[in-house]
Amino acid sequence: MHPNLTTLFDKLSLFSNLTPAEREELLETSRLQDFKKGTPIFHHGTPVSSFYIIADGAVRLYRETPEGKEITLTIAILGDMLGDHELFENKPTYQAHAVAAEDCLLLTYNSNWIKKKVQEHSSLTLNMLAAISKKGSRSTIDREQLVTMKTPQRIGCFLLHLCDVFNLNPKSFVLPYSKATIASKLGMEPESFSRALGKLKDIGVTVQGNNVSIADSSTLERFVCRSCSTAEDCKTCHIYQINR
Amino acid sequence: MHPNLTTLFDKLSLFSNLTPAEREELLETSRLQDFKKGTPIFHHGTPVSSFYIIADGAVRLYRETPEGKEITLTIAILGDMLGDHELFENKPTYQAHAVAAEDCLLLTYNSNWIKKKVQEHSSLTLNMLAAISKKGSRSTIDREQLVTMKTPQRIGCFLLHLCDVFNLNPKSFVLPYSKATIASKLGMEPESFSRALGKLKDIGVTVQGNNVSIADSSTLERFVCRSCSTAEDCKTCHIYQINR
DNA sequence: CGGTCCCTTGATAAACATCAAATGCAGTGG
DNA sequence: CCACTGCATTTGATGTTTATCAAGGGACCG
Repeated sequence: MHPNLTTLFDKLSLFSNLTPAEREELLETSRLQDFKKGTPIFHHGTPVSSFYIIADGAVRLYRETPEGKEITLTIAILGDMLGDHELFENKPTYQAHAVAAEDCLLLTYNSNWIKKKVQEHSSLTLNMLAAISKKGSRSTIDREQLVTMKTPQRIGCFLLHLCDVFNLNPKSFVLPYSKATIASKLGMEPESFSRALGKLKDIGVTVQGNNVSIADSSTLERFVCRSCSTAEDCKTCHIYQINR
Repeated sequence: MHPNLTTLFDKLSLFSNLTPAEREELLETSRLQDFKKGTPIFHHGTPVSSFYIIADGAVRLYRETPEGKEITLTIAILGDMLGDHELFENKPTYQAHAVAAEDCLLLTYNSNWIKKKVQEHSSLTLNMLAAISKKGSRSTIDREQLVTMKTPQRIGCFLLHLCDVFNLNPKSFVLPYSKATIASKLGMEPESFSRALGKLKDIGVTVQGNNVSIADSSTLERFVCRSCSTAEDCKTCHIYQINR
């Protein structure tokens, strides 16, 4: 049932370009852990002990305001890390709740051990810096989109991104998470999400249940990416691309 | 005019806990550069050459959407880095515009040189990871606040944060940037900023020109932090604090 | 004194949250 | 197979918030 660890390692950019010895050491120390959908992985405020890398499935990270409103920070997927902020900013406790949004498979490590390895191995150092920096860039973009994009555009961007990341056929694919989860990730209410989907019909996006069909990706891109300042460097966006 | 480099280094967490030799090497390679208010430091799309650390003043980072809307990513101040994302994510060009929001003093380094040093020196490795991770956490919080907080609350949070960072007396201080700049940083229009300041009068925040007076910080905190999921771990917020 | 820049104020419209209720759908047990 | 229940989603009605457009101060500077 568990995939071959070696194959898995090849897919993780965090572990790319390691020396055989480094790779071997990490392979030996890796433990795989299963989490069923809905299971908590750690809680906000709990002492930090483990560092995780997602091998399969998805994890939702969220926090709660004193007023009781729940806010989804991100949905982490294959290759994403959990517990990295806490580890490198020396936080004694987890800074968010983590719950399996789908059935999950997680690589787990002792926090302090992985921190030591990052210090020791210079290739791992740069991989980790790239990974953490990328995470930060992503949340900067998310923040920006809340300011510049309207609800239907944010959904459109999410859908295009989805196809890109999971290598789905835009003409017909299935939403990997519940609509409420997606709405929360996009910082909107489920009602607004539902209504915004309606507005996307004009752009050629049909949704029935969890089945999505994007008639023409570039039409959707034209609608979405015109309001995004990163369009030129976004690998999901093809129409404004200048680099590559 | 330029402050003593040694004194400056003591204030930079990125350079803390270095061995005397490492510190010496960095000191020798540091160059100080002046930028007058309004001067561009680098442009979005320009090839990456330098890595900067702010020694004094403030730098506004922003991007533009294809539609022509300008979006402020952040205002960087003492100790903050510029060009780090580009460096560690191997971007060939700068990912944003950087312009001096106030008269600035910047430590500058060759990008590739600093990257090599981070690889070589394990103390610098962890400092850099902490710094970049913190930056990411900050933008996650900014994103969250766009969702959970109303305009006056975001301004209140900004003001409290300001007092904390610059060690200002809440009873009476001067805004370090123009109102338009602050509005943009907070993701709102100048008009909304102006109106929201009015609403803060009820909470005891008086603004005349650039002079701000917060009658009672804890009253303002009660108004602001109840909508923030990080209040418990936020060093600016005292009323919900559990850690320390 | 006229001009520019920055900010404020006013009026209006769009977008979104909220509250409430209806619908649909999956699983359960009769 | 069918009613029944619980949960997720949709739809409707309404109010709040904020962007937008337009015009009005007020300070500073030539």
